Amino acid sequence: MTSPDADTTGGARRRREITVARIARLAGVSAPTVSKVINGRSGVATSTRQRVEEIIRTHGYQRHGRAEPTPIVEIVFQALDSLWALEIIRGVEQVLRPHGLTATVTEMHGQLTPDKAWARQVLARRPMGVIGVSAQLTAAQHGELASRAIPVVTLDPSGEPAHRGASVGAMNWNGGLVAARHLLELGHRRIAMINGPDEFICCRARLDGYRAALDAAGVPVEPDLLRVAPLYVEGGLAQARDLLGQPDPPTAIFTANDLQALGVYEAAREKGLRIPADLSVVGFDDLAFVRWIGPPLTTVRQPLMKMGATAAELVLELAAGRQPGHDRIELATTLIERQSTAPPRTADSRP
Amino acid sequence: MTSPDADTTGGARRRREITVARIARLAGVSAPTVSKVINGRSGVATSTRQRVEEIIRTHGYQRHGRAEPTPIVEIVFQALDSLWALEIIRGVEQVLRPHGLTATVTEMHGQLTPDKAWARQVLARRPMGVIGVSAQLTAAQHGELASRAIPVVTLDPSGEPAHRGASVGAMNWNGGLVAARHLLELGHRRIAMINGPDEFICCRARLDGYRAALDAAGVPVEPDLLRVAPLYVEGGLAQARDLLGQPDPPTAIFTANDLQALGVYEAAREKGLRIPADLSVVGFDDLAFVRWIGPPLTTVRQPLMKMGATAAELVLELAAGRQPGHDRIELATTLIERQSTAPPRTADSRP
DNA sequence: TCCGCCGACCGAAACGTTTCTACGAGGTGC
DNA sequence: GCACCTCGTAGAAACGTTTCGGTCGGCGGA
Repeated sequence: MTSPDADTTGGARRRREITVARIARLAGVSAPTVSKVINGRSGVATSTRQRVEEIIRTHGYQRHGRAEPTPIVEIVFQALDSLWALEIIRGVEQVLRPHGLTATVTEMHGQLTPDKAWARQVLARRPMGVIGVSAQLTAAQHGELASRAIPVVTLDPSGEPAHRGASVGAMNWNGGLVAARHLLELGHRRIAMINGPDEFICCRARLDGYRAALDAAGVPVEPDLLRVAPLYVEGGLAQARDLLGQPDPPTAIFTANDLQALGVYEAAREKGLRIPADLSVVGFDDLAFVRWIGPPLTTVRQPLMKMGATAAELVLELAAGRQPGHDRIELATTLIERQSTAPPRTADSRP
Repeated sequence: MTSPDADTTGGARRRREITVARIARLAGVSAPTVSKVINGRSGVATSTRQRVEEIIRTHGYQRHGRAEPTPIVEIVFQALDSLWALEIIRGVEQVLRPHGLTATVTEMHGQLTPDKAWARQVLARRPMGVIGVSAQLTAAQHGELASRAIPVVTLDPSGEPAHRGASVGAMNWNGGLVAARHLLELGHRRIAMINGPDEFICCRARLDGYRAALDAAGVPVEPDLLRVAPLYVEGGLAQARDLLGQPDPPTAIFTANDLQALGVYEAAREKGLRIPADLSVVGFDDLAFVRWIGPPLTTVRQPLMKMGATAAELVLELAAGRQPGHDRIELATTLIERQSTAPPRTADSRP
C-alpha cells in the first residue's frame, strides 16, 4: 500500500494508532519522557508527569499491538496467611498455565489499599493484569492501570463495589442465610454470629443473610449475640469465650470464616462443652483441613479455587480487549453438613 | 544505507560494541533475523540460524546494557496444596519486597522435575532467579539456566543433593531424632513412624533420625511399624488405621508431616482411642492451625518462612554475582511440645 | 554581583523487538 | 503448462526503551 507517501505533517499515514510518539507530541515532550512516565521510571518532573498522564488518560493510550506486557498476572493479597489465599492462587495458576502465563504474588500486610510504591512497581513490571484480593484500589490507581491497559479484577472486594471494575465473589448473603437456616431447622433459637470486620463487604453480606434467615423464622436478632472479630482463630476464640461465659449462652455459633470457628472449638474445650452436643458451630470457607478436625466442621463452602480461576479468566478476557458479559460474577456457596451441628441439648420444646 | 555513519571500513566511531545490527551485517542478514535467533523465535531457516549462531559464538555477543532480567524470582512448587507452601511464599516475598522484586508461583502438579515447556517459559521470562521447592531439575535444565546467568536455589531438595547447586533445608535428621527421643523419654517403646515417599531426602533424613534415637535407646526398630504414605491426611489415615488395627498396636506414632498426623487423629477417633491417653502423636512442620486442633499437636517445627527467606537471599546473592559462603544452608528444627503426647497408658514398667 | 558547581530534568540517538509485507519454492487443480 | 494458493523465510519500517550528553536553575563561595 502507499508506503513511500511522505508524512509531511506527521500525516495520517496509518490507522492513526495512539502511539507514544503521538502522546509525546500532544504533551509537548519527547517520546522518551512519555516512556518514562508510562513505566514509572524516575527522572521526570512531577508537573510534566501529570501533564503526560492527563493526556494519556484522555486519549486512552494502549500499548502498541500486544507486544509488551510481560506474560504475568499479579495477585495482590491483603494477607497471605491462610489456606484461603493458597486456594485462590491455585485457581489462578490453573487458568494461567495453559496460556503460558504465570502468577506473581504480593502481600500488602493488611493494608486494604496498596501504597504508592506498589503502583509504581506494578507499572514497571507491566503485567497483563492485576487481581486484587480483598483489595480496594483508589480511583487514581484504577486510572493509572486503566490508562496502561492493565485490567484489574477484584476478588471479594472490600469497600464499596463502585469503581466500575470487574469483580468476582461468592454468594455471601446466601451463605449466611443457609447457615443460619440450617441451625434454625435443627431447633436452635439462640444463634450467635461472630462476624469479620465491617470493611469487608463479604462479611456484611454474610451477616445480612444470617439476619434474613432469623427474620424469616420469626426469631429476633439479639444484638448481644452479634460479635465482630478479626478473621483469625484468636478472634473467634476471644468472642466465643465471652459468649459462652454469659448467663444465657447461645446454643449455636455461626462464624464468618473457618479460622474463627477453630477459635470457637477451643473456647468450647476450655469450658468443657462438647461439640455438637452442647454447642453447634458453623464456619465459612471450607478450608481443606476442617473436615479432619474433631468433630469435622459444618461449614459454608466457598469455591475458592474456582473464584481464583474465574478472576483469572476475567483478566484474560479484558487483556484480550474483549468486554466480558458480566462485570460482577458471583459463584454459588453451599452448605457442607458435617458433624459440628446438632439439635440443641435442651430440646427447645418448652411452651 | 542506514544513518550517515558510513561504516564502510568499520570506522571505529564508538567503542564498536557488538550489537545485533553488527552481527547481522557480518552474517549477511537483517537485524530482525538475528533478534529472532537470539530469542529462539521461529521463522528462521535452520541454515540461517546456524550461520548466525556461529557468528554470535565467535564474536561473543552479549546483551546491550544490563537492562534485561525482569525483577522477578520464580518459585516452583511441586504441589501447592498446603499451608506449607504458603509459608515459604511469604518468606520469599518478605525478602524480595524491599528490593522491589516480586515472586511468581508455579505448580508442577506433582512432577519432581519440571517439563520442557516450563524451561522454555522461564527463559522467555528471564527472571532474576529460580527457587525450586522439593524440585529436582535435570542437568540440562541447570545448564540452560546457568548459561543465561539465572541462579537456581533448591529448597528442601528431593533426589540427590548433587548438581553443585545452592540449596536450603531444615535439619530433618535432627528433627526425627528429637521427635523420637521425646516419645522414648515419655516411656514409649512401640513407636511407629509414618514416613513420606522415599524420593524426598528430607523424609529419608527424618527416618534416619528416628532410627538413630531408637538405636541410642536400645529399642529395636520394628519393620512393621515403619510405614510409607503420601504426605497428606489420607496417607496418614490409611496407615494409622492399619497400624492401630494390629494385635499389638503402637502406643505412639511419629509422622513425616502434620497432615499425616491429622490422619492419625482421625484413625484414632474411629477406633475410639483418646489422644494422648491411648496414643501419642508427633507431627512435623508446625503448620499454623495444628496448635488449635483437639488436642493441640506436638510437632517438630520447621522454620518455613525463614527457609523461604533464606532461599531468596541466596538467590539475590547469586544474582548479584557474589558467591555465597555456603552452598547448603540448614536451619534448625525444634520440637514444639503440646498436648498430643503423654506417657503410654500401660505404664511400661514391666520387667 | 558574579562565577562555578551540582543536581534535576529532558531529548537526540542508538538499540532490540515486533509487525507486516514481499518474495519464492513447492504443491494442486484444471 | 498455467494460474492459484500455501507455507516458510526474510527484511523494511515502526515502535518503545535505554543510554548518555546537554541545559537550566539554584545555591554557596568569592
